[in-house]
Amino acid sequence: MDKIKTENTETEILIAAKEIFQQKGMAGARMQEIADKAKINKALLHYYYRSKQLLFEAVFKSAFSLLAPQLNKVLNDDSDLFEKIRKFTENYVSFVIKHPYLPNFVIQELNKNPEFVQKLRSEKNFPSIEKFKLQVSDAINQGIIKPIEAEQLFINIISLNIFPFIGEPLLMALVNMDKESYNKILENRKTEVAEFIINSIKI
Amino acid sequence: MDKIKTENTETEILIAAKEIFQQKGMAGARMQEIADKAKINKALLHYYYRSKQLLFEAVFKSAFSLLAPQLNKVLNDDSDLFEKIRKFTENYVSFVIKHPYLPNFVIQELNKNPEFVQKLRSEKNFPSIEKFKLQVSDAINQGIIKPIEAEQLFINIISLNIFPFIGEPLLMALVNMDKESYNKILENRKTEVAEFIINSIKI
DNA sequence: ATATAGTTTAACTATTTGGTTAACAAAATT
DNA sequence: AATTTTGTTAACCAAATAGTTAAACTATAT
Repeated sequence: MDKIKTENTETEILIAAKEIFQQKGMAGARMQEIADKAKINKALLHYYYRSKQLLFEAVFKSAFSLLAPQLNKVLNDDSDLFEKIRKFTENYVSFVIKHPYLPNFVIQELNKNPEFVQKLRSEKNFPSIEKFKLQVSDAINQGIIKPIEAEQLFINIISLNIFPFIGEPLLMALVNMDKESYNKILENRKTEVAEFIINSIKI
Repeated sequence: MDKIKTENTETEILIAAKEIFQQKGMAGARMQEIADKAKINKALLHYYYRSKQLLFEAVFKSAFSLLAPQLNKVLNDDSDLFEKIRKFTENYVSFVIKHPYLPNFVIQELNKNPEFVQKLRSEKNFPSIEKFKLQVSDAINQGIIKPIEAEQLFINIISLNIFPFIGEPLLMALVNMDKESYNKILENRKTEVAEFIINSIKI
């Protein structure tokens, strides 16, 4: 079957490219290495994706389309503010275990190529903070939480959840732990981080 | 004067290499570009630093030796716990303005090369968390702060301070702000972050 | 069976890139 | 002043790398 075969190869390439690009970045990745990992001839990469740049963009968009729903769990979910902070924090660890290099990859490539943001912004499902802002100001008005800018709270939530993974090699060294102990720390954060945040803002 | 001329060239190379490596990473940097920026012949790079790898290591160590004292402001400073959280948070923003690419560079290259940590650990001035751990358990025993693992608190402090810079392109897009507004947010964090942390842990 | 359209590969090309060499220039040493 | 040492450059080299081509192969439709 033509269709299936094509889709398989195309998907195999994307899977292989994801792994290589996410571990080594655009500059560090080699087309040959991607071809090897996908077990195909290098020319096929170009047959399906034309160039390294286009293959990279396919990988990048695919990566972001996995990350966006995670972020939307904080920004565009109907549940109660405290509840969603708890849920997001718990979920995020599992998400990163499934896609260890993904958040770092997205952030890193955005740093090297900030104009890339434009391409993402225009796409559907790009997270919007508006709903979250309303929810925060509601909670403040109702006297549930102390006054805080929604943006600051959002940045805090994201920072506390994402950075421990991105900074893992550095943090592991600083707290003087091996991988195993550090993983326990991360595991504890599933609940610790949410309580840390809620403690800070609740009245 | 031989000595002065040599030191100038060597320093010029290091300055140029810092800029290029920190913006483009090890894989993305080009020796020719470094030479151009330092306004010298490419062969001189090899004359002074032998190889790209060694030049990179010189830059990396130099970068880390700037970052380490910052981290030590949290870990090995004599002042009161709340006081040092406030001071660190305020200082850190100024530090990053002076060295915008530095923290991201260090973290990024550690991620691509985790065994690099060993090289740093053995060096003098590598921050140690021991003193901070004592300080935290003292504060807990004295009923000043709620029980919390020192490692978790440390990770929180670092995350809240470093991530908003590393994730800047992503966060800017998510909170839907331009550079100017986002800078104001960062400026506010000089005090906001410390209060956020202290609010969470104080009794 | 055979033409057709899509898929895959081996071999090749052009360019980039880290690194070297040999000659030259400038200081330092004698 | 002559010689040695150090600093600098232009030209070069070999390996790596993204991308191309043309031919072979495969499956399907006619």
